[in-house]
Amino acid sequence: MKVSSRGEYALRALLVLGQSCGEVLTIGEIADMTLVSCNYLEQIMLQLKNLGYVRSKRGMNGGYMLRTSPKGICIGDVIRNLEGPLSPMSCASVTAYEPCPLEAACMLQPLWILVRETVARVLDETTLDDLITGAVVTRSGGKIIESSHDG
Amino acid sequence: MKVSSRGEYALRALLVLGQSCGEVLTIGEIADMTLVSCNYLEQIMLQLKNLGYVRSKRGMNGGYMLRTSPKGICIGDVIRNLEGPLSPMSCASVTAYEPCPLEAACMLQPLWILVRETVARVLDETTLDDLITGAVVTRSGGKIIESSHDG
DNA sequence: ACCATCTTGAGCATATTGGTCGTGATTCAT
DNA sequence: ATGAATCACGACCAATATGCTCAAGATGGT
Repeated sequence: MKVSSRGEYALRALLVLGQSCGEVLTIGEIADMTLVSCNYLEQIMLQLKNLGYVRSKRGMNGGYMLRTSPKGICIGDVIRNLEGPLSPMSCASVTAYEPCPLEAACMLQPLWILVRETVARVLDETTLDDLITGAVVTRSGGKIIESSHDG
Repeated sequence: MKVSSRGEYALRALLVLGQSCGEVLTIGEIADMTLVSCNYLEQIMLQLKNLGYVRSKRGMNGGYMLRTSPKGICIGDVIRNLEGPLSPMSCASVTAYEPCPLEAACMLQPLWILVRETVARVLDETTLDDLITGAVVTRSGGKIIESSHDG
């Protein structure tokens, strides 16, 4: 149930851009702030550009800036675009559905659908702006603690 | 955010054992019912045995059986044992916490904690018996449909 | 012209995934 | 006792994904 480093790095980059409200940041500056290698970050920024999240400006005084307001950037979409479907199993995916060979006899599909629904609900209700303003509220209040159980 | 085939296969095996209430099933029978290759399934069954979910009996008329009742098998635990922490990022993991280099400045941790909390809630509240009896209830009623958004 | 900067594609080491296969070790039926 | 059935265990392997590095090109400002 992991998010890859690429997805994490992309979100970090979007966050620093979102916090710099419209300012242009170079790869080097973003790399410093996100603690991601410049070379690797280049790839990620390119992808974010192609996905329409950022604009770039070449040449002197160039760099990257957010294309839209942080309120308009849905975290669920960012993760889908960078990491693929949210569904833990393709038999429960909206965007990449594939039938499972067990078909009707499969007792797991409802579980995977439920997981996908709940994850999607959380991530789709969160915008970049929510992350910046700290509007993400956990049940534990941000502590890493098993409420009764956990992982 | 994937579950690997190994985890899916393990759950399938537990399901067929759970449905055979105490009967001993050979690897071959389980393989047939789960559509998993016999050789690969061996590895998985061995792991399930070492984890305490199943018992095995060698020799003629041997095979596998569930060690405990399906009601006592928590899906969250099964997945943790087979796939590692539920948390999408180690900075939010209860069972395998590792600090992120951004530390306090990281605006993503609350999100990852929230995701982990919600996934853990779903998986820890579900038992093998729930899967067998069809007690898993999705908001969409089992349809793969974007409620407003999804993945 | 020149330099800062993004752009692009190649390449690469490592880990993970998803297996196969062969050889034992047990146990039961006969 | 013997042999067949069955699990146990470890070696091995191919394909893919991950997480990068690097070099060379394109572009724009001064």
